[in-house]
Amino acid sequence: MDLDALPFDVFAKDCPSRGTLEHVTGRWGALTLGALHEGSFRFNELRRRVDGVSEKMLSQTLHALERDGLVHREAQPTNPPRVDYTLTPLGREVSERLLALIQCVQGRMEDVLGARERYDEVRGAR
Amino acid sequence: MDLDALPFDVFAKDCPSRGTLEHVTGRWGALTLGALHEGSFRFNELRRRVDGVSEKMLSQTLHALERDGLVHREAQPTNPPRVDYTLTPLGREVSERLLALIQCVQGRMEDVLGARERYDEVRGAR
DNA sequence: CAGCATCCGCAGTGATACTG
DNA sequence: CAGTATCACTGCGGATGCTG
Repeated sequence: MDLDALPFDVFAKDCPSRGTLEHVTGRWGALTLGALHEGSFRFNELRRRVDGVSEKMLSQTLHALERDGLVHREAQPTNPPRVDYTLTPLGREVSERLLALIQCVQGRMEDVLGARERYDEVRGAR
Repeated sequence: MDLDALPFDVFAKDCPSRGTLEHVTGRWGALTLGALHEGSFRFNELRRRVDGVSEKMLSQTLHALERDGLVHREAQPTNPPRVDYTLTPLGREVSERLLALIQCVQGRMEDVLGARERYDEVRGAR
């Protein structure tokens, strides 16, 4: 497949797809999409699932993904408030590819760790 | 597939797979792996292909990917020096999934841009 | 050509406090 | 619960200069 034939080329520095790709692959974006692939979550459920994310970063990440049309936000005007986040159809398409990547990396961590040891051994450690 | 059954869980904040995932999906890591998927490149060829990357960041990115066993570095002691970068078999596995993701995002940019417009319209722009 | 060393500004990030 | 607001800090990443 010829990438250059597409209307958007991520390799060009001013292409808007770079921004979206960064939202998707960013540290918190990737984990958030990965979590939401398993179903619907509330804000604090997500916060617990994505271990280590701060309130602010999760909020920020969700806004970016919602704006890009990957995440759907459903707020119920109850008290206490309840907000559920789910993937949109587009988000599901993206997250499926993303999850394939994440699982590939996870599954090959043994090899990666082995490569690191060999690398660090040749060059005088660190 | 049950992620919790794997020895490495990227959702846990101290899992080493998070680091590798960030090397792979980071701004420059993703584009570098994407470029190398098309074949072998020399340093400055890569620099031109990955539009906007600085010398320092490319160098740093390549080192991280090499250490993780995803990229192979072949230096020839000629003058002028010639160094070729290629994907390792492991790197090719990862980059294939990564490229599927990149192409998915690229191909759906129209939808993303549309979603943004709708989002910005409802909320008083910016 | 293929890099490493150094400096440095500022945006991204996290901790904390506060609101509806 | 579901966020927003504020602030201090770090380290990403660009610019520059130099080496083999």
